[in-house]
Amino acid sequence: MRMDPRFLRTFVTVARVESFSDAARELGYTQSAVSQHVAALESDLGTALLQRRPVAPTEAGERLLEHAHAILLRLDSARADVVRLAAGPPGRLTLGATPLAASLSVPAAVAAACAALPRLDVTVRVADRDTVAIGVATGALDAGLVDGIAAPGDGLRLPDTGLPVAAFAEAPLAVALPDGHPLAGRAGLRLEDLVDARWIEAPGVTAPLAEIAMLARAEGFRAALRYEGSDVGGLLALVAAGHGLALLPARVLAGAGVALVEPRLVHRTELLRGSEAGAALRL
Amino acid sequence: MRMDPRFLRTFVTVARVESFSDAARELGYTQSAVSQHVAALESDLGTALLQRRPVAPTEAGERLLEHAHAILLRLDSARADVVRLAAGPPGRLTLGATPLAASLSVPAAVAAACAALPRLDVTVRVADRDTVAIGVATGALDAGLVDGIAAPGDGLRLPDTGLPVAAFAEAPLAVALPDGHPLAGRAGLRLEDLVDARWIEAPGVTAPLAEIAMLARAEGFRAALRYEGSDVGGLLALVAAGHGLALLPARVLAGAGVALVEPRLVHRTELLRGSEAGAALRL
DNA sequence: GATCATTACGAGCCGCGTAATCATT
DNA sequence: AATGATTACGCGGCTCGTAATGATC
Repeated sequence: MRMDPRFLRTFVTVARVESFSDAARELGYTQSAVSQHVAALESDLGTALLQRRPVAPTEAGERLLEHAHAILLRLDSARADVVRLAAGPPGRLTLGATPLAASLSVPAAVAAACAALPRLDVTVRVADRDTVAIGVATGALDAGLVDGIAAPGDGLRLPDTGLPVAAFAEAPLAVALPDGHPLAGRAGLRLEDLVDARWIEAPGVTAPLAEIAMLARAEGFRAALRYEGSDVGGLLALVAAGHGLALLPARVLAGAGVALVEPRLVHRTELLRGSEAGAALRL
Repeated sequence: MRMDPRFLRTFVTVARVESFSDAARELGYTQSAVSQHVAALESDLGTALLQRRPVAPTEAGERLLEHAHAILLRLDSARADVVRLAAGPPGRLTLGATPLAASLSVPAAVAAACAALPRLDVTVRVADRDTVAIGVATGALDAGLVDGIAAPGDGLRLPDTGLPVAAFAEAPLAVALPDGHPLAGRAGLRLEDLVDARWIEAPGVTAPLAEIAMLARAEGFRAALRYEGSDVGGLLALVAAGHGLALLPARVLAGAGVALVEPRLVHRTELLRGSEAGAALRL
């Protein structure tokens, strides 16, 4: 046997929807076919991958799931990459961007693109980081601008698609504080002085606290509040109202925040180029 | 069509050996089958992937090659990962190691393993970094100890196999200098002071100069001599004879080298755990 | 007993080999 | 001419759907 990607796709779907029947409907197969796909994988690998009733991955299944996701993504990425190269530059440019990248970097990037290719029809689509990366990889987007927090010179942790990281910008970070906060007005802050502070978890805008904690090699960051929006304004309003702090690029705080001096972390923006048209973008 | 992994494997092989006939022999197919595999991929993707006579990848083919290598590796890795989990702990432990890891870390690691599992039959196999990583991923090795140069806290750049990096050690680096070198005896050195020095390129022992230059964000490192051995002794002899410098973990220089203070780079050792038996290893 | 997964089995497609054809050196 | 890639074509195996069986709530 050979771990046919179709079987892997079926397996992943079954694990996601936790039902053979629903997976069959979603994929346009019969229950029987789905059952045979899973059985083929299990007999090939010599292990049970799923428990039935309720449907749940076994330990081996969990392992395979991770690999299967990566494999299927890379397979889609390969197809998109090659057909894009063959198709040549498209007339329209669909650009994906994370929210902060959209407000900080997209305007300049689009201006550069329009200057380089005057007759270019541009669409900007905002989504979270992985969605943008996957979109660029699979061809739904021609390019992507994603941002995140990283050590200076380090790349962002993105799903492995083999995409070239073509350009990037690094900018200083600052802590957003409410007016009258005891630390406001300081010249610079160290993150460790703020482990016991109230933070706002806003994964749609800035990096999750767990990721920041890992980068800072610190522990104990607690979220006082979770903000699921993806706009900076809403988050800043919560900070101003004293509900907690947030770590953001200094630029969006317009001088109102206090610079982060330790650990050395930066706000990093990366350009993921899918099609050649993405080359017209500059940061 | 569906980019069958068998087709990808055939395509990769054809590109490598630059011949349909030879690839057919190697894979146990007929020429015809190989031709059909490539034709299937090309018709599926709508592009030529190979030029014939001489056989060479097109631009699109080059792209697909990169993806295909990653996909096939991950596929093997997935299979090995799952069957290993199902097989349970093996009686023998085959450990792969890069040369420096073998001399610096393997003894202690094996001692720990033997202490934990008294009746363990251990084999150590030395190879370069990618070979070890691929060996662990595909199940040829139960665990691997690989070393390299990185910024503190950064992981090594390894092929993407989804393997967990289970443990690691970081140790200071030093520059190996011949006796009587003008800089010998200094307390510490900065790499930029040495860009114009004569370096020894020894990819089998330490990181290639190009990688070091990238990490240091410097340019102009020139290799005065290329050493293709994989033993430290030979390299040190060349350094002592004044043929050039080398960047090595301070420990192997036994105090004879001069510590590297800028940029902040460390010698990093990572443990790649394949089977559960690898868990017995400690650094 | 209803829902859901598995097994049995037949139909159709697809990939492989044989062999003939075409192309290049 | 000889080597090497492609095309023609038929066999065999694989995968899917239908339908019956089995299991679980």
